Amino acid sequence: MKKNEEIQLINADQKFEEFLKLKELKYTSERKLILKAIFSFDKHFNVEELFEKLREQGNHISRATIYRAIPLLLQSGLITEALHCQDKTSYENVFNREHHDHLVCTNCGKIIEFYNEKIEKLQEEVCRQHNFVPIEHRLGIKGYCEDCYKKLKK
Amino acid sequence: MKKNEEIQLINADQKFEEFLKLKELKYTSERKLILKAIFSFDKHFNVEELFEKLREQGNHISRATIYRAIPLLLQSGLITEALHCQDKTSYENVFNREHHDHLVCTNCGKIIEFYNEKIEKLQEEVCRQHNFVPIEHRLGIKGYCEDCYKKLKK
DNA sequence: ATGATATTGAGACTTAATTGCAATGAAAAA
DNA sequence: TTTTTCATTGCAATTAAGTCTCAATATCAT
Ligand SMILES: [Mn+2]
Ligand SMILES: [Mn+2]
Ligand SMILES: [Zn+2]
Ligand SMILES: [Zn+2]
Repeated sequence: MKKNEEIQLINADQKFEEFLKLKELKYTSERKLILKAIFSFDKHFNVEELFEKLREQGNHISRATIYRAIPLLLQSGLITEALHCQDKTSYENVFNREHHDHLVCTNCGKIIEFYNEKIEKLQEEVCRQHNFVPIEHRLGIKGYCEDCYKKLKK
Repeated sequence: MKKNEEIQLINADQKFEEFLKLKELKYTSERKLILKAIFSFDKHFNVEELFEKLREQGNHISRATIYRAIPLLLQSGLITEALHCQDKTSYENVFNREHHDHLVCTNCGKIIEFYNEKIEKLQEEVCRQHNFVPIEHRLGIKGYCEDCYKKLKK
């Protein structure tokens, strides 16, 4: 694990601990290990991958425990649910990462991240107009990336 | 069924038939009835609701047949997959309906549709900036509807 | 250390969705 | 019209993600 990743993990660990304390829940060794495993992924993961990763790291933590930890990690804001790929729900480590939305190339699968302040503000406005209290949102634009579009035009 | 709904159904029927012919598939009575049932929903539906609706209309069509019809209806552009609410996948009749995005209440499941021209334009701008050619997009905002927020505040 | 209670693992369970198969039906060919 | 072909259907078995039960265990405030 790289140095800065390690620091990130320590910070995330703290955040999770605080969250759990607030909820009067316990920060067990299993939950610690799950968080650590999440940080060893680049970004995206699903429950099965997490289970496997934990086993690789020598920790046998049951699927039930992982499934029970997910809602807590979501609530604490450490991870978010990512786009449903096929059947399995996948998640994204978003600790200390800025919010962003996605352009997804339907041809090559390339993902371009973007952030547009104006779009974000307008979403808030829409919510106000409908007396709706937003928790989170997801904007995904499917299409062709530059390279693929050039190729397909031929 | 109202007059204009009926006309819509006839047009959708034609579109589906053309699609199936192109794919060298058969437009069976079951598929006709499924399409008709979809038009008797306001907009959104899931497979279970569709199954029930068909039964109400006196037609016993197996779940397997419905599940097998869904990909065809998606490919033909008559329906789109909506946001996963809870566990079941839900769909939306989009034939001859204007594009719109969604506010989804995570508490009661209520769906509010909205359309914001500025957001749409800004998305186009984002795509241009990245030399990305958009095909379709989906914007979903999860949160609490007015009623649920009031209830939960107590 | 003690005690209240949150948590865990294992496997049973639930349920959305898929699939195999024999019977049926649509539609093109004769 | 009749024949022929093969897509389609219903049913039930199957798969697999996710949830739940419960006895044993771990955490943490006191
Ligand atoms: Mn955004
Ligand atoms: Mn839109
Ligand atoms: Zn591409
Ligand atoms: Zn609500």
